[in-house]
Formats: sequence, structure tokens, C-alpha cells
Amino acid sequence: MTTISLSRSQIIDRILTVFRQHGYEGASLSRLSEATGLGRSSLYHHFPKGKEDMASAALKGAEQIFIEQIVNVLHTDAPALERVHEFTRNLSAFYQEGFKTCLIDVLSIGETAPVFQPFLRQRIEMIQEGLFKVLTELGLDPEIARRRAENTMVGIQGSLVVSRVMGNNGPFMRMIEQLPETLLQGVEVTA
Amino acid sequence: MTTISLSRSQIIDRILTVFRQHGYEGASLSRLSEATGLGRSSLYHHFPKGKEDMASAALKGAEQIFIEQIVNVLHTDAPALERVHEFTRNLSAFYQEGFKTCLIDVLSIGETAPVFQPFLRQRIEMIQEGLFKVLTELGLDPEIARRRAENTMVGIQGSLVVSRVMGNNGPFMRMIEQLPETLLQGVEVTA
DNA sequence: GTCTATACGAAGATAGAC
DNA sequence: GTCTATCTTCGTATAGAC
Repeated sequence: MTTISLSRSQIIDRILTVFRQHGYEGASLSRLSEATGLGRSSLYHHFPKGKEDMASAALKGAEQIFIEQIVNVLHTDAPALERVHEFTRNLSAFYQEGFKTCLIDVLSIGETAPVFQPFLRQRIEMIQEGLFKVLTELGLDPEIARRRAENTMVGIQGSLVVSRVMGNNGPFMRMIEQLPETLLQGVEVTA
Repeated sequence: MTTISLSRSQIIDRILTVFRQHGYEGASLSRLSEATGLGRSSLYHHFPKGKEDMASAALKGAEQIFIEQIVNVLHTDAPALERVHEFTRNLSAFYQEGFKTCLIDVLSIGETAPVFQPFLRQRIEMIQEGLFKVLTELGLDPEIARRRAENTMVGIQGSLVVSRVMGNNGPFMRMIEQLPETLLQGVEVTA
């Protein structure tokens, strides 16, 4: 066979896309097979426990880039204001300017939701903790900081849903555009 | 049979719940049959085109109460401020204080999404138009009004997702609590 | 209007050859 | 590590009796 075989991370990436687009129940083995170019048995070779393994791998595959691009940028030693802006930029890229459905949304629906829920919840908490840290460093009241961190998560998820339904990424992009301003409202810019 | 048979609207309500909880693909005929107490064939008697018919009926079933409770309250001749508050209260009740997943979210995922998308989109537009009307009546700049209407939809959908994943309705309830204030920011209260 | 029975394909999953 | 073949269960859907 001269077929160029995919690396594990490439396979997982294809799988990830299927789950994002179709949800857990809609991500059938046929679709996963087609998307990866692997037969069913090959999929079971890579993911012995089947679909649940694949969804877990997809979740974990997204985690790498998620932590790097979204979470860690909030914990660098760069100036707090700069961290907010990098977070915002990377967020937009991570969701492909709002065109990508979020796994957090999609995997929290249906019978298997309890399986993934702890991980999904952790993702939300990681972002909220990172934002909380940055905002309190900037002198914001902890109550307000916590609140803004939550509202940010709400804004991300909500704008993705609304963008998806409206058929354009306007809502997401407007959320992104106003995010730094919203987060930094009332912060003293003591250069 | 002494079984108390359900009315059509009761049947649709049960179906609605299944779609909300499991999404379109996860809402199998078995689940729908169990939830309604009707055999598969009976379901086909009521909904000849099968599952797609059921989902459409569920969507239409929710529309009645949606328009009454969420949209129409924005178009009454009550004072605009009062309309905002009634909208907020009814919104909270409609989503059962944040414990109910929204059909707009759930039916916009997966292969059949294009079938329902126009209707889902219309729901979002109905709310946004109603809010836009109230806010402009209150003297708000049209640009700002449009923006706040969109942010409200984003807040609703996002807080429902985050509440679901976090396993508590706190995010939704905080969104509800701050909604009137957010909407009415900068509005002159000329009694 | 609801039931039983049934069709038929697709679902997830496994065995074993190569 | 990928394939073909196969298994079982579940999926949607229909026919026809009551």
C-alpha cells in the first residue's frame, strides 16, 4: 500500500472533527472510519474500548493545544494586559474565528455526558482560574474578577452557539472584539 | 385498556424532553416510545414522517409557549421597564431556572441541523427584535440596542451550556439576575 | 388509535488472516 | 497495523390485525 498513513495525532484530529460536527451519538464508526481512512478494526486497534476511547482521545488531543494556547498564556510572566490580549487572540484562533463548534458544548449532551462531564468542567475551571489570576493581579476585586471570568466562559459558549445557528461568525467575532475591554473595565492603566 | 391516554400536546411535550436531553441523533424511537408510552407504530400514526416529524412537532410545540411567554411580553403596551422584567422572569421559568437544555443548542448540532436551522434562527431573531424594540423605545441608540439584544441571546445560550457542564444552575441564575441591569444600563428613568 | 410482527439496514464490537 | 468477515443489538420504518 502506498497510502500515506496518518500519525496518531493526525488520526485523533480527524476524530475530533467528527465529534465536534456530529456530537457523540452522531459520530458513528462509519463516519469515524471514513474521516480517518481507517477500517473499523483499525480504529479498534488504536482505541480498544471503541467510541468512548475515541471521544476521550479527542478530548485529550484538544487538551494539549488548549492548555498551551488558552490556559498557559494567562500564567506567563508577561504583563497582565498583554496576557489578556494574547488570550483573546488565541481564543479566536482556537475556535477558528467562531466556525468551530466546541467539544464542551457537544459532549455535554446526551446519555454519555456524565462520562465526560468532569473533564469538560475542568476545562471551564482552568480558563476561569487563569482569568481570575490575571484580573486580581490587575487589582480587580476578587468577586468582580470571578464574575468576569464566568461571564467570559458564558460569552464564549453562547457566541459559538448563536454563531452556529445564525450561520455566520459575527456574534463570536463581536464577543472577541469586545472581550479585552469587558475584562479590563475599571482597571487602572498605571504604565 | 384503562391506560389514560395522553393528549397530542402532552405527547409532544414528552418528545420535546427527549430531544432536549439526548439531541437529535440520541433521541431514538425506543426512547421516544418509552417517554410517551406509545409503541413505535403509534408514534408513526401521529408523526407519519417519523423522527423528523417528531422533532418538528417538538419545535413547534415549544413555539407556542415561547412566543407567549418570551416574545409577546416584549410587545405589550406595558411600560418598557416592566416588559424587560417580565421577559426576564419568564425566561428563567422557560428554562426552568437553567436546568433545561435549549433546543436551539441541541438541534443545531449534527447532520440534520440544516433542516431545523431556519426555525432556530427565527427564534433567536424574534427575541432580538423584541428586545431591540423595547430598548430603542427606552431611548437607546439603535446600534447599542442591537448589540445588547445579541449579547442577551449569547448570555442565555452560554449560561445554559456552562450551567449544564458545571452541574449547577448558578451561571444561568447570575445571568438572569443581572440581565435587567445590563439591558437598561444608561437608560434614563424618567418617571 | 394502538397493538404485534416483521423487514432491513446501520450500529458497535470482535475474531482471525495477512 | 490493517484488512475481511462476522456477530449481535439497535436503529428506522412498515404491514396488517384488533
